[in-house]
Amino acid sequence: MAPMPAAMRSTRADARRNRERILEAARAAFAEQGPDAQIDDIARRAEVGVGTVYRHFPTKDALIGELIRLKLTALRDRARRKLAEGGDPGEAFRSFLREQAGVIAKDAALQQMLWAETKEAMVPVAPLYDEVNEAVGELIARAKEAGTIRADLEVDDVRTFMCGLGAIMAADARGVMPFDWRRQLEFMLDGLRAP
Amino acid sequence: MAPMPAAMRSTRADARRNRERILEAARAAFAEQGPDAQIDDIARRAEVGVGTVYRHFPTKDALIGELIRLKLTALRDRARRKLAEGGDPGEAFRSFLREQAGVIAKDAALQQMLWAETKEAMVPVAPLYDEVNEAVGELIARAKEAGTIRADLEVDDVRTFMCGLGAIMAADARGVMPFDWRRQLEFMLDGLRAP
Amino acid sequence: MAPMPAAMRSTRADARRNRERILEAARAAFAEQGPDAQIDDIARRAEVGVGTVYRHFPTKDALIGELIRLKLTALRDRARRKLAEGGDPGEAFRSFLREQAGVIAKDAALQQMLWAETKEAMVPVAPLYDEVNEAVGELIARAKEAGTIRADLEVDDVRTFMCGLGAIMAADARGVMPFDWRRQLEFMLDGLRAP
Amino acid sequence: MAPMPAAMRSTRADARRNRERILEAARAAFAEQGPDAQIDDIARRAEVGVGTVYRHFPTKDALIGELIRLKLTALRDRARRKLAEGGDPGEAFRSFLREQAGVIAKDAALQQMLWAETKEAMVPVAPLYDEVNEAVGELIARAKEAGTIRADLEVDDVRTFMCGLGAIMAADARGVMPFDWRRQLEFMLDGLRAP
DNA sequence: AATGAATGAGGATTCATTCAT
DNA sequence: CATGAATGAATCCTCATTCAT
Repeated sequence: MAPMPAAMRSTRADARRNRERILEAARAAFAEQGPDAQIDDIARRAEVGVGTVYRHFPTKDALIGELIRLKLTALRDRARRKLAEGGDPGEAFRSFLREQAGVIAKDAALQQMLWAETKEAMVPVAPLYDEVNEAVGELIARAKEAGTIRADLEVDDVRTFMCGLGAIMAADARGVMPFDWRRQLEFMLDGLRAP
Repeated sequence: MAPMPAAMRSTRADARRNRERILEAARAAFAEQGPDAQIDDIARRAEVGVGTVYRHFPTKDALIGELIRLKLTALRDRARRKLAEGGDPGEAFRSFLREQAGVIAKDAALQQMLWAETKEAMVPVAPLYDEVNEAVGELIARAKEAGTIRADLEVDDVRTFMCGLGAIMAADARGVMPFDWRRQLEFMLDGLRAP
Repeated sequence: MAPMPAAMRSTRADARRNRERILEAARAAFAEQGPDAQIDDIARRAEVGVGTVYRHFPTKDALIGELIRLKLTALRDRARRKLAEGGDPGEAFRSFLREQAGVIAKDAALQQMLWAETKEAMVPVAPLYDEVNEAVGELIARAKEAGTIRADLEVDDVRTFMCGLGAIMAADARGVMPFDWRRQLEFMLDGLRAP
Repeated sequence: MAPMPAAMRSTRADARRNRERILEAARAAFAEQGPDAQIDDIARRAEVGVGTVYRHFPTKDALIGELIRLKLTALRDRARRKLAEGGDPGEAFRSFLREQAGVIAKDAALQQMLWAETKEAMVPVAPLYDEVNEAVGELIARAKEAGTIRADLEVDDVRTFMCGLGAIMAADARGVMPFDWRRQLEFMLDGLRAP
């Protein structure tokens, strides 16, 4: 006796699935071709018409923005999870960075686009960013207290490092040169140890 | 029968000067607007017609390639100079990195374009790259011998790091976020110290 | 065996109400945005899905056509009413024009679309047009007989004038410039007086 | 001994000729298809690439604007000429309108686009408009003094009328209906006579 | 050699119309 | 019947590259 809702749900399920496919296709396209990936190509990969892409994301920038938003959300959640888990603070911080790096590596190009954007493009995700900073800041604070990382480390330094690491991964993924980001990460972690 | 050569010579001098202006304009344009800088804009900055740009560099990629070539040449020469100067090996390595970073910072966008290119774009500068590697490799080898940097460091690690550092500088220059690459560099140098 | 018809009847009532809402929404949309008004917008205004609009009117042109048909029908009826009312023929003609103008003014954009269409778009409303012409022609004929309007006036002249007046109203409505169509109408009526 | 200037002049002559061709093509295209005429079509008619159209006119609106500007300039000049010629003021006013109408008739669609634009599109031609108003206003003032046109006529009324007449011409040109704008003009002129 | 006008393929976006639910 | 998601042809505009002068 509730056919309407059922119909709606099924229609929306289709749409939702399309949305996912578009996001996935976009992720792949941007990963392969960088920020210049074309909407037409994304549509083709997602096996939908261009119009469908535009129905879900009014602009190419909006699409990119959503991908970034998802990334940041995952990042924030990972940091919070680490905080909740407790354990050795230094290890929590380090494993957070390692895990996070592993995730970024999957589509570094996107990560890089985060920094390629203009200041304005950041506005919509600013609040999310604050949350990320808060969580990561807490991870750092605890590690500092425990005396396992250098006292002068700040949240911004981590962010800065991730920016560089993303570029390294992207270059590696593009096959320009064989870059080993894991080594790079370990060098840095060594540099961040308390003296 | 002498005026002709004179004319030619002067013409060539003009051409050479144009070439320099174009390269300088391109450097500036890419630094400001990234890889999407337009040839028309570069021509305007150089106060030259587009045609002239194309006379000197058959393609946009060729122009970028030349800029990269110049960068790499400077890099190689700096490394060689450090080698020739002698002095404390660990300090030579570190000051080389610091100086090199300072230079890159001036037009990080270009540096970044180095890694944004495809594998093919690297072919023409490959031999130059080998020379860079050789010189930097020697700097590293000496520092290792002196026991002032970690034994597992390799040339590729330095290259990798510079790639990341360039991205950081570029993002900072673009004003997306305030990144402090100097801190980043010092963290890394600490990480590279012998344990 | 009665519920079925009842359901159908109610469905039809719903459909009829939808039809009205769509027509009204279309009228408003075209009035505000001219012929470029979008079907999606019309559907939104009518609080109906696009599909419903298309169920009632197979094409955008068909929708426009129906709006025009309604306008013409009203026009014809107004002319006939004036004829039936009798009274001073000159006054009948003049008040007909004034009333008609007042009505047009409400959605001049639509009126204008009447003339923006191609010859083919006129075909379906051609018979209606003949009826309009007949009624207006009779109004003119009577006024001529009474000697209160110039003898060389023809039905087409009135139609032509209304076309111009519609454009004036539309421009005024769009706010491009403050046009006073009432003055224009009176000037013309003066020009149509018998010498 | 001035080959350079000659070369420049000839190049510019080519460019100027292209500009003219584009304007002419645009005039024709807009006349036939209204404001929806496509830039690609205009380029094809002018036998140039799209890029050339955009080199001369950065936007479709800019192209339309230039066409309007040319029209208005001609209009202003015609009014001024009439003023300079002197003669019977009433006749000067009437012949001005008749001549102006004759010119408009050649591409009424363009004239109509003048009124289809938004308020903003008018900004660049506003000063020109003032000049037109001034000249036409003077024509009217003189005719009023001579007592050959009605005392309550204002510049805006003429403008308003021309708007309507343009629409009539455009509809006629499009072949929707056979409209006789000359008759319409004479009716109006009769209406504008002093009582 | 230099110039800058011309070219046109390519890319983002829109919107009338169709169709699965 | 209604819904609104999906479609893709159409359209504006950009920019690397060519070419006449």
